[in-house]
Amino acid sequence: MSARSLVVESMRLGQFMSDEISCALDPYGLSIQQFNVLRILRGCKGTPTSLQYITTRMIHKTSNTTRIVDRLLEKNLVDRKPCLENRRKIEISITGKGLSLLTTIDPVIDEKEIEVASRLTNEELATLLDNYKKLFVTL
Amino acid sequence: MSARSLVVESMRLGQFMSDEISCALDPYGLSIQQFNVLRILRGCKGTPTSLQYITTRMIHKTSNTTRIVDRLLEKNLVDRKPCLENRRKIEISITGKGLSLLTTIDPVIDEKEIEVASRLTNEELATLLDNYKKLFVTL
DNA sequence: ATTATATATTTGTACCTACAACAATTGTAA
DNA sequence: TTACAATTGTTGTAGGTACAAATATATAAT
Repeated sequence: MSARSLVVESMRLGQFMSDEISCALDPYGLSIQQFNVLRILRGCKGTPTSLQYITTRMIHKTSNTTRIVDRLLEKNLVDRKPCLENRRKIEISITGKGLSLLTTIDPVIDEKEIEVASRLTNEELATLLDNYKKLFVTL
Repeated sequence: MSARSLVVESMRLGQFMSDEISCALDPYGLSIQQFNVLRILRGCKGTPTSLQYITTRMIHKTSNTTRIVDRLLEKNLVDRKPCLENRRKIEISITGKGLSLLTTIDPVIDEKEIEVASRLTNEELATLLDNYKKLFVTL
């Protein structure tokens, strides 16, 4: 009955979630992708990271990490130096300014995420995420 | 437990669905948004339609309909004339070429949508769409 | 009639995705 | 070593999203 609805409604929901987060990030001058990269870098706990690694962690796998990092550089939220062991590589790390910006933003995003999730019971939420997994199956 | 997962995974799923359709449209030289606009126009059954109306039907509400229609115009898939009764308006309609292109594409998209939906049982699908509705609630 | 307000579309800009071509470096095999 | 392939990142281009400002027309208020 609703095969078509599934595709369209999933796209709409993804858009809705993305809008919610974008909107919360607005006051901090970060796009959702820039925010995502910052969080990936924080997750690296000080260890400088290649562009390639960042790319594998992003939602949009074909996004252009070079240019997103460029914008974070302009704001001094990340650092960038050539890797000495492998000169093809570039080492990216989050700066103190980047870390403290994330610290400011964290509770805002957490609150937004909890607010959205609170529209479902815990059981509904678990079922939903379970169904997501089934849909992602690729051949 | 998984408030954060909900947001991220919903975005990932939306991206996945979007990729599936984009990929299926590739051989026909249409982007997913162009395809969407064509289907909206077909739904108007010959009645020419304003840009404003098209915009209200799109997934991305802030998208730039003028420019998407421009690309359909270049391919002669739609027609565009000033509205005589209200000269602020533009009347857009799908051409014969546009209609026959849609006829060609329809089964391909239908098949893709059914393929994706078949990963869930009918009951799971119904529950999923039901939960989507709950998440969309806005204040 | 003039002014103000609302409607409908266009244009501009910053940022993004998707994809392809390119350049530099490294690794491997003849 | 030279040639070839793989890896890593950069650049270019077409199409999109989001948002704001501009333009033109229509409607309402004074």
